[in-house]
Amino acid sequence: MKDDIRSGCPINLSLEVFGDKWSLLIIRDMIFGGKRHFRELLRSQEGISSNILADRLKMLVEQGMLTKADDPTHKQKAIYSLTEMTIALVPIMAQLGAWGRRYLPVSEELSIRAEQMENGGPELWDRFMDELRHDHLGALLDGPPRVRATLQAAYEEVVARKAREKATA
Amino acid sequence: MKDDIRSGCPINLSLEVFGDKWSLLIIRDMIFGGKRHFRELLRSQEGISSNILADRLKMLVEQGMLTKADDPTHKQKAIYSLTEMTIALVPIMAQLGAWGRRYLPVSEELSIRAEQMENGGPELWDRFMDELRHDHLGALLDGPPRVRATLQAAYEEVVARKAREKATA
DNA sequence: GCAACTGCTTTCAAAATTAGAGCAGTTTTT
DNA sequence: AAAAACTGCTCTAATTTTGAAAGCAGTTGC
Repeated sequence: MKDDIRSGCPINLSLEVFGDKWSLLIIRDMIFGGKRHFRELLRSQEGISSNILADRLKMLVEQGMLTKADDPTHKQKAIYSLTEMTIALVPIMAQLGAWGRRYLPVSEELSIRAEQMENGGPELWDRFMDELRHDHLGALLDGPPRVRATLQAAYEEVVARKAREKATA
Repeated sequence: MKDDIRSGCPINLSLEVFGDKWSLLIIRDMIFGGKRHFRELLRSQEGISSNILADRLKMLVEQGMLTKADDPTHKQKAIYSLTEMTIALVPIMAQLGAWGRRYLPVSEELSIRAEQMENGGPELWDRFMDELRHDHLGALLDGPPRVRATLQAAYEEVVARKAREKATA
């Protein structure tokens, strides 16, 4: 695609890596949704097309944001993993979520994770990053993991409650 | 352009507001470069086209990220101002800069500001945000401002040093 | 043996981006 | 007072990117 760098400004360079409409959503789904396979990532809330997903995954791998490996359980499956670079985006994701929650018309169920990340603060982010290092880089983990599981449970609770409310409405 | 929201996820909504290749650079130039006029913003490091700049400014104003007013000193000049929403991006800018500095091939002179923001930490960010509220929203300021002036001075010092180094090389 | 699933690729239309010239005025310089 | 420079854009036309949908060569599970 394009390799020409527009400027050496750190903000610009960051945007050149993930400053499009999809890259950060893919990374979000990997971080918060635990998605590792192409077809899982294809089922995003926002409905990414398969050609765009393929293209972005390729670029993210080229840029060192992800790695790709064969899935030992299935000859056709590929597993995508986060790298340290992408795990380091967790605080930015948290702040982005907090900002969106404050200023934009977010939906309750899709923002509960952001709320928990905001409440948990840097301490939670660090634990979460360690957990991701464990899951994606094979790093050792001291202490129980399951930050993601907790976030996921909070999300599902909201969805369940909303379903109940709808049923009684 | 497009008003259709892809999802109520806070990260997605944030990206729909400034997740393109230019919006955040315009905001960066206003925050860190003190730029307020169209033609100032046109002279970005990255060389934005005038039609794109016009389009983005219009969208940012529509979304409440900027306001536009007549410049009393010149009948043809418009002044763009940050809003609280955009000033609240300062911590995200700082983190984005820190991330880029850590993982991407930044240039020294264009990353000195990011370095200072990183060293200054949240306390500096808060002072900077107050200063921006003063300059853009007319808020009162207690204590001396000039975070931006300090960042700018650091930048110019690097540029000057590099010019000297080049001269003696 | 067959349906469902795998990670993509292909096709073609639509939308966004780009460089550059230009414009109707305003202000500054000479 | 005339000329030059500057104001915030707009217009045009070529190029690039995006998008929806269908399809494909396998692999796997039943």
